[in-house]
Amino acid sequence: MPDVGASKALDPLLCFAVYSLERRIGRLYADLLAPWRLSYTQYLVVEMLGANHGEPLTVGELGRLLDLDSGTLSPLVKRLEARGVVRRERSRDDERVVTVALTAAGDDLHGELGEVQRCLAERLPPDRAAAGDLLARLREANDYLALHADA
Amino acid sequence: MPDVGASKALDPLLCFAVYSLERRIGRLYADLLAPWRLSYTQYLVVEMLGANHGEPLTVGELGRLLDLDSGTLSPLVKRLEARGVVRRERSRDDERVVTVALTAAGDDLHGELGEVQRCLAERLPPDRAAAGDLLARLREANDYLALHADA
DNA sequence: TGGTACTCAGTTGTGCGCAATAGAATTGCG
DNA sequence: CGCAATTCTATTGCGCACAACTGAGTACCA
Repeated sequence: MPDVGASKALDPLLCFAVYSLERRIGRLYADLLAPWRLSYTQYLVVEMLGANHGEPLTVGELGRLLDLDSGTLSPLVKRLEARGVVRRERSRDDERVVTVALTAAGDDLHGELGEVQRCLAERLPPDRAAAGDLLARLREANDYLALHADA
Repeated sequence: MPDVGASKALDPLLCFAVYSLERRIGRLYADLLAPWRLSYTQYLVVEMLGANHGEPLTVGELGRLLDLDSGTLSPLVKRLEARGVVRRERSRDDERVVTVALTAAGDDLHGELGEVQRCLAERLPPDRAAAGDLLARLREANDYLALHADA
């Protein structure tokens, strides 16, 4: 007979575990990224642009890829532009759209950031099977919530 | 033969999955807690105090329980105090310590928050085995980082 | 063509998270 | 006792995250 009470009590613990782990990983990335004075979110944007082979992405595309809204991305991209990492340009096809691309300096930066991934691998648990499992479960939960929970 | 390259590439995806899921859960909680105008972190503090059976907790104890520092907790607790949810008091034994306890209104609030857990269970994936697995793996990762990674 | 609905980026306001720092209280040690 | 080191909370400053809103630009359609 399943213990429904204890089973439901699992959910808050699960949420708290995700919350706690996210902050631990955030502190880890903050540490790894400190030499480049990048936040984790800024790093994600640079990686996304770098992975796009020099092609620009629009603010909206970045938002969909990272699940972030313009309230977060707009000032973040502006700060990256102010540092010369990124170039912002209004699209000529559609004046509403702003395209974002790495500058030459931004491309160099992206190259250097390969270092970060290696350092990350040294600091995370080495059990690849467990990591694969965890990733699969996280994506399950994420996909479930994307479909069922929020707007 | 293990594919080491792809294996290392797993780590950034894992981190991003944790990051994404945390924000999804955050939005879910924000939705559930909106009727009480509580943030998730405020909710955690109220739950911790409620679970303590009327006994106060110090700011430091709350910080250790939730892995939060005073820079986050001090203003948060003050906001809860301003709303009459919580009472702050300097310990007479040790004037450095501030104890935090639920007021009568805070205790009522804590009672009402049982609702939140039920609503949460309705919105999260119903597969309890997967949830148990995920929780165990998250804790493994969390414990590993607590020992190896940060200060 | 005129107007209405929609899309896109940006702004504002609030709260969290954390590093760095400050300052008061306590402890411990000579 | 006197003083240095430590502990504990609070403050400051910065960036992220998001809701709510604005305003410009575009699409659609009668």
